Amino acid sequence: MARSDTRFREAYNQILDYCGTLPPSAAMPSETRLAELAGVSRTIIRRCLARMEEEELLAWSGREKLLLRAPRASDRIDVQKQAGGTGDLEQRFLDWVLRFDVPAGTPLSVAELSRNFGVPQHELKEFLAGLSRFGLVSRRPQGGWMLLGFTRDFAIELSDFRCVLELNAVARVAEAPVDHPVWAALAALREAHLRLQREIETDFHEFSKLDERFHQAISSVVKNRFTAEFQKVISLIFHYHYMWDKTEEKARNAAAIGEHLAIIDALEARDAEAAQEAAKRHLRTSKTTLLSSLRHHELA
Amino acid sequence: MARSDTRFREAYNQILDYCGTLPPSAAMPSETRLAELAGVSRTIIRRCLARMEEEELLAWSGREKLLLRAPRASDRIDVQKQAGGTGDLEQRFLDWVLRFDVPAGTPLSVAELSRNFGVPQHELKEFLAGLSRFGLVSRRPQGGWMLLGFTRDFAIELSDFRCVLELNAVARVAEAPVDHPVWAALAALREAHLRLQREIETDFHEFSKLDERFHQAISSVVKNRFTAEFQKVISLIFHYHYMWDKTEEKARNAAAIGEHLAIIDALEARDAEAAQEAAKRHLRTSKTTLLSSLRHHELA
DNA sequence: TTTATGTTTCAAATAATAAAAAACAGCATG
DNA sequence: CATGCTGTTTTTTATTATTTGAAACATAAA
Repeated sequence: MARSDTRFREAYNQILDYCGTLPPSAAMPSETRLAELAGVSRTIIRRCLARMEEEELLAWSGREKLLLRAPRASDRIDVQKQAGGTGDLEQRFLDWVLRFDVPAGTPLSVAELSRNFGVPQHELKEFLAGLSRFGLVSRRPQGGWMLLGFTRDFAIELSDFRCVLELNAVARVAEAPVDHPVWAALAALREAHLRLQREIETDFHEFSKLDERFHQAISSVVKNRFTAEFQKVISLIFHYHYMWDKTEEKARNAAAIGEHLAIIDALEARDAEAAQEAAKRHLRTSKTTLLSSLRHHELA
Repeated sequence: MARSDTRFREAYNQILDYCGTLPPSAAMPSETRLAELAGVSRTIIRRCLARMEEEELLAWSGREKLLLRAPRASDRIDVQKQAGGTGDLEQRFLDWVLRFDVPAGTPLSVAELSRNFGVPQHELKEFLAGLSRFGLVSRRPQGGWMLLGFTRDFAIELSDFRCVLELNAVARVAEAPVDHPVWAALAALREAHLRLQREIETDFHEFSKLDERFHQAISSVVKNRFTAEFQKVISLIFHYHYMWDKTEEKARNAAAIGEHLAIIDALEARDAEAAQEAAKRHLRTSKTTLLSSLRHHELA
């Protein structure tokens, strides 16, 4: 069979709700009007009206549409929207890859993923096609897909690319006008960093979240559709790896806090040169951390 | 009906070719072995063998597979691979968009594109899903797709992003070792530029190709899967716009040749600083050209 | 002349299906 | 008895067919 009639069901209930607001035995507006109200095509509206006539809610003849009685709750048709949700598929997919440390070269079965994520197959295919643009997956010659990341090369290229994007972002921040919201964000981040620095002995694992917030704030200054997509993926990957590599986590995080503060200092002093240097230092550290976390995983 | 049996047909011919190399009435290798040879699953091999038996090419019983006679050309089955080719869909699609100046906001019908490009619908869907990652198209709320580029914002963001990537590439070139192939390429490009500079009065429209070659050479130094994808799209777009904006084309191209030569000079002198400056100047010019070409198109 | 409805056409979403791949199990042969 | 091969079954993927929904067109009422 064919596509689901969810659209019809939702529209029907919506129309019923609208009828509830009308006085009894009122004339209903035109099909075009109703279609606009429900944000749906006239075809659907006509199906709704037909059903209302069947249910004896409506006397319909030509352009005479008289409401016979107020709709009851029992008149509604239930629309079971399938769980899982197709919205944050990207998040969930990367989460799965990173959390279970799915190795590079793993064949990805669309059918299996479709079951696990509760998403129709064709959506998964489109999704994978999108990821292949980022070089995360690729089509196999004998059909199907295969996971490419996380090799060492991948991590290096990802870090380098991130570096290019972020150094640019830092440069943009340095030349942002005083009333730009980024300055407020940076001031707040400075406080948060200082607070965490004081409590580093106990709360050091809080850093991962702070790191994400920090880089997010810097990147948000660059309004660019091309970078935006990448930032999502990049931040997710670094976020996870920060959380997992437990070797000397406390010392690492303490050092990173210092590096962040150095960047903020330089930016607030509008010293673009110093900010670049500080950012470079921090990104170099990040890259090393990412690579070493990969090594540990490989040994495990 | 279902998928094409191209895979079977190609494998069959391949097996026939292989049989040609065997002595007459030889025993054929195991199914697994043949499957490896043809790069195909055992299921296909068994279909091939079954057909060969039907054609009285083979006496097949259990694991006894005796070749009865050498295969002739007439035994092959022809495999008509549909024209059009799904390979350079990206090239053809962008070509279409740019050549016919398809305006931003145009609804894209998968069915129609599928017919025009001679590519199955589902492939087009995957393709569009990939492009949406670059912000070139997006899904419409009521279903279907819509073209986003070419607005002014798009051109600005594209130029800025290109600038970030290329400045990085220039920096990488400046620190490349002396035996890196890029130096030979640059030397050749210098000659080509000088030659065109001499013949600028007549051959100025040759510049577009040269420009593409130049940026390609610079970018190729950065080995990064993330940038590689973008470069393809970016270069195509700039390439076309260069070709179309006919206003003062000769003067513009002459100036660009000078800018290119300045970049090559600075690079060959290993002066990273000067190279950055020269590149910045050139990219600024490019951006202006792209924007003005858009304005002209809008007026037209 | 405008606006609404009746009718038709076309495209997009999704189920169904044939083809291919992979997994499984039993058997023969050294 | 263990290895490798074939017969069979199960999954999975690529592709078509079908159905719902959107939109274009035509016609009639106000």
